[in-house]
Amino acid sequence: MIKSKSRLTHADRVFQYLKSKNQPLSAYDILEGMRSEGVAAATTVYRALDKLLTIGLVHKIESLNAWTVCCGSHNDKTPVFEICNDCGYVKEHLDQDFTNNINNLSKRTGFIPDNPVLEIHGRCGACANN
Amino acid sequence: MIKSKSRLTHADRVFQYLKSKNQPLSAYDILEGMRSEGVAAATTVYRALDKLLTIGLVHKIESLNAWTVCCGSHNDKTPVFEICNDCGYVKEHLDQDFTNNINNLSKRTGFIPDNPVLEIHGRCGACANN
DNA sequence: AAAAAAATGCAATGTTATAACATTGCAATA
DNA sequence: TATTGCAATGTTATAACATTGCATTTTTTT
Repeated sequence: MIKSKSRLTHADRVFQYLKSKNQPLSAYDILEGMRSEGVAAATTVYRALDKLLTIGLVHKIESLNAWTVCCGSHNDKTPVFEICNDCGYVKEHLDQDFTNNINNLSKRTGFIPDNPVLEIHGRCGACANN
Repeated sequence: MIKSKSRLTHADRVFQYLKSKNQPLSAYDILEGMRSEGVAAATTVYRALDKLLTIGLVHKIESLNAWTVCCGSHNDKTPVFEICNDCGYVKEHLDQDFTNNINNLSKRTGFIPDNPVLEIHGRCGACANN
């Protein structure tokens, strides 16, 4: 899964689980959902998420305290999340304009960006037309 | 302070305190710092912050779980924060380009933005040149 | 097989945030 | 003056999110 390893770790399982749910989950949601798969402690979940984050397979949605699988390869574009306050819909976009703006701001201010957190709360199309 | 009111509330005091510190503080930092001023419980701090947030006098930095005073009037521009991972420096910018990006994305996707969270972590100029 | 490294469990604790309910002070009105 | 209403505050408990330290087990390497 993550590497060519013989053994499946909880990091692998957490990734699969998160992917299967199609929505951001809190670490404790993951813990509850995976007890039957032998994940027993919050620590284990956080360690797994930490690894997946480092590898780039998941993102943390800071404003939700929740975790979600990465949509794919970023190709130097920064991820932007749309988050519907009504239905919980969350969509990751890779947007060149935002990426450019971060770099422009950096040129102006001398601040070297490293990890942008771009999370737009609002209402998704469906909910806006309810 | 907040309104033409006779009486000073904890919301007023929290705002003054936060302003005097020139950096984002957690709710519990505020609580500790303000015990001598008669603020006794986390609840009180959160209630004060909630009011200040509603009025628009403070922002919450989601990726820090911390609170900071607003830099001034936004004039429909969305705030963007630069956050130095080394020294804790946090700077609010009002950037038209980011605001435009959000609106452009909205036009493409049908998502109606409401509360954008734009927090760029990295290294400030000073720390980058350390 | 032995040693080393990696993964996991577990309990305790720390941190952030809210819920539920009681009390106080002040202003408006009766 | 007495009553009422309301916003602010206090108090207590708990929920939700996250980390630490140490012991144990599993896997990999030698």
